[in-house]
Amino acid sequence: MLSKGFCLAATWLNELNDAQRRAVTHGLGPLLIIAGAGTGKTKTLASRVAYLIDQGTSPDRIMLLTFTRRAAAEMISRARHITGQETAGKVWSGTFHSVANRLLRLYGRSLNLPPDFTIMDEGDAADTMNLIRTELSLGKGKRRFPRKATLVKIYSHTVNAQRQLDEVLDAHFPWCAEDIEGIALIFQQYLQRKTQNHSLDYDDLLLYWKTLTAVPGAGEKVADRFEHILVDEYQDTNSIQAQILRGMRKKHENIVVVGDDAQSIYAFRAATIRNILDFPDQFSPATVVTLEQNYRSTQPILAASNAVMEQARERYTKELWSKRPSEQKPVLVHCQDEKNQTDGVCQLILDHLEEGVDLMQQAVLFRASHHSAELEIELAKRNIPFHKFGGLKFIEAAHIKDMLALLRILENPYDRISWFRVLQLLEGIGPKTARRIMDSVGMNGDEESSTNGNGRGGGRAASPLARLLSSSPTVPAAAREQFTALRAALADCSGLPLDAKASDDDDAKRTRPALTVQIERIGEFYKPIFERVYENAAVRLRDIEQLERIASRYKSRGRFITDLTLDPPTSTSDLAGKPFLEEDYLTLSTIHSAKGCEWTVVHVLHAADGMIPSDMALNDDAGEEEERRLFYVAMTRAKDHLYVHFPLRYYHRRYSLGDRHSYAQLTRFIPDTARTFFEERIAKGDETDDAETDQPTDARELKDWLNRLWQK
DNA sequence: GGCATGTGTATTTTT
DNA sequence: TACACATGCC
Repeated sequence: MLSKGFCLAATWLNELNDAQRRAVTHGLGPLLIIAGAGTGKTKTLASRVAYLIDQGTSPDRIMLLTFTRRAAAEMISRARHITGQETAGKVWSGTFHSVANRLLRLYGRSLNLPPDFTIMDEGDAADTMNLIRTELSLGKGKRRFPRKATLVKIYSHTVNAQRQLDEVLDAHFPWCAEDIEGIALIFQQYLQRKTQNHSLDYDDLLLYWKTLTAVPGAGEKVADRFEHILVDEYQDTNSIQAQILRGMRKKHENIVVVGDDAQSIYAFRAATIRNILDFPDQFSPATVVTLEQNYRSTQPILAASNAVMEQARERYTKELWSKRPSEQKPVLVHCQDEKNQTDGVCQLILDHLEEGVDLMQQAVLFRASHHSAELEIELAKRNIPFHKFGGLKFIEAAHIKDMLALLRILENPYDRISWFRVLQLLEGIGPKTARRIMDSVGMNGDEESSTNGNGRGGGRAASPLARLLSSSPTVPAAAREQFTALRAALADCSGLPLDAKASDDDDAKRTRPALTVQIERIGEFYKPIFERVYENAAVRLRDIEQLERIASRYKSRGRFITDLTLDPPTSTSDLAGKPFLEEDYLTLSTIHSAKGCEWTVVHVLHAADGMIPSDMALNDDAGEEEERRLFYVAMTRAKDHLYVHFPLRYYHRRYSLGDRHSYAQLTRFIPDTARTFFEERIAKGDETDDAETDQPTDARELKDWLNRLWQK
């Protein structure tokens, strides 16, 4: 860029439409931008950041909160591009959770947080709950107690919605309502456990930030640090997040939030549409700007999307329009069954590829992560590279968790969940022995006294790690050899002395090897074990190499662990080879993860009632409404071509091996009134491809099948 | 007593 | 496929 300043500003401001420009050049005070799908929301927000910088705001006094880190990175890169200033990178940008983490590392002292806290992901939280559950011998009773993952969901929802447990159970987890006493007991202990472990869970990050804003002195300091706050996807924030913002904006109310009430799809996570609706009251006097011109989709795609939304119970605040005409209506593809759908999708993808639409410009969207299972296999068979977003995370794979647990012990020796996991890796050590070892190194005593204040008080006891290394607890014979190896590896990585008397002296002079060396050393210890424990060790080994590769970008171990927890890389299918290395790949994504994205060609799978809407979400009206918005989000991701696939027949292979099947209904979100906005097609079957998966299931089909054997 | 192994059963979406 | 629970082995 040649220069900055007004001239330049004028140029890029001219590229905005009126409403966008009004939003971007808004002065001081609160602003609510209602931005429909594809109306240039990212562009507007990025331009706003650029504008503020251009007007002289120091980038590090701007906070930009987005829904994913990916979105933050994109906006910052655009702002950087517009301003031509590298300093745009200094904007405090990221998710609520990652910004909370950053702030709490700086100001945690005023909340008595331990300086070395680690962050628990959902799995850690679940494991902790499970541990407490077994200790309390809950679930031993007649009935099945809620599973650990459910416990975490209940906990998180209760906290984030800031509602009473019984209300939450009745409303969202009615099948658990009977166990309320046990659940409450677990939650109570869970809180203590987190303190003892020096760890915060996702929800704590928000709660502590909220609390921080209310601490006299520190609260004002944190708030004053930022002149402007911008928030993306405001429709998907919860009430705690709204409180955080109010806490941050007590003095100057320079805040811009962007959202679309028609796209709120995170109520299950306690997001509330009230935030957007009440914004003008909570921050007044707020200016409201509405963006209605859609630049993304063709008019027929928008017309169909609008028709779907017209069925909604609530009226939304706007109607989108587009200047992009097209002859091509969205296509509703009727398929015989899932196999047929899979083949049809592959074929269409290849057709578009041939027409010159790169795979990067094509996406397949679905309601639930496992809906793409069959497609993934077929894509692999056909050598079509893809990358899947949503669903299982890399970090959730057991072997990655093992590696991370080893690192976390080093980072935070009080992290019991990690100790518990690591010790049980050793042959002959189960929960009981693991717990005994942890006791013997002083993990289960109440160590509050040793960490009072900022945790650096005099006379601090040696950490459990130092103790484990200085004196070897007895272990079962089978585990002895591996236990020695573990201690050696931990000693090497921490720089703490082995089999010596631990003292503050040793603590002071320890030298740690670099992170990459540590990971390598840990791997050395871990790999033989993991070959014993896991069947398909070879495939999993690649993940460990991947972990090593990611770590090589980091210097700080703590930073590495935190980033991995707050922004985990999405898992890639083992089947697809190495999509990262392919320059052109197809995107598979849950609809949730597709939020904010766009592609030239979009396929929506399983547009059948029970899939979309998911029948599990249909407990109440609100659930159905959210599913509708979800479908709307899926449709509005498409720029030029939208295919909605509807398999007519579903096989029930889940619990029985028979070939029973049932007929599905077209999703209720495409009633006849909306159907006229689609072109309807029958999927071309590819029957000759794979005779085995195409077995006849009744007399009529048997005849068809026989006929196909000789009539090509 | 405690650990390893086998069997039956499932509720979607994510920071 | 993973997880919770029951049974068998050291």
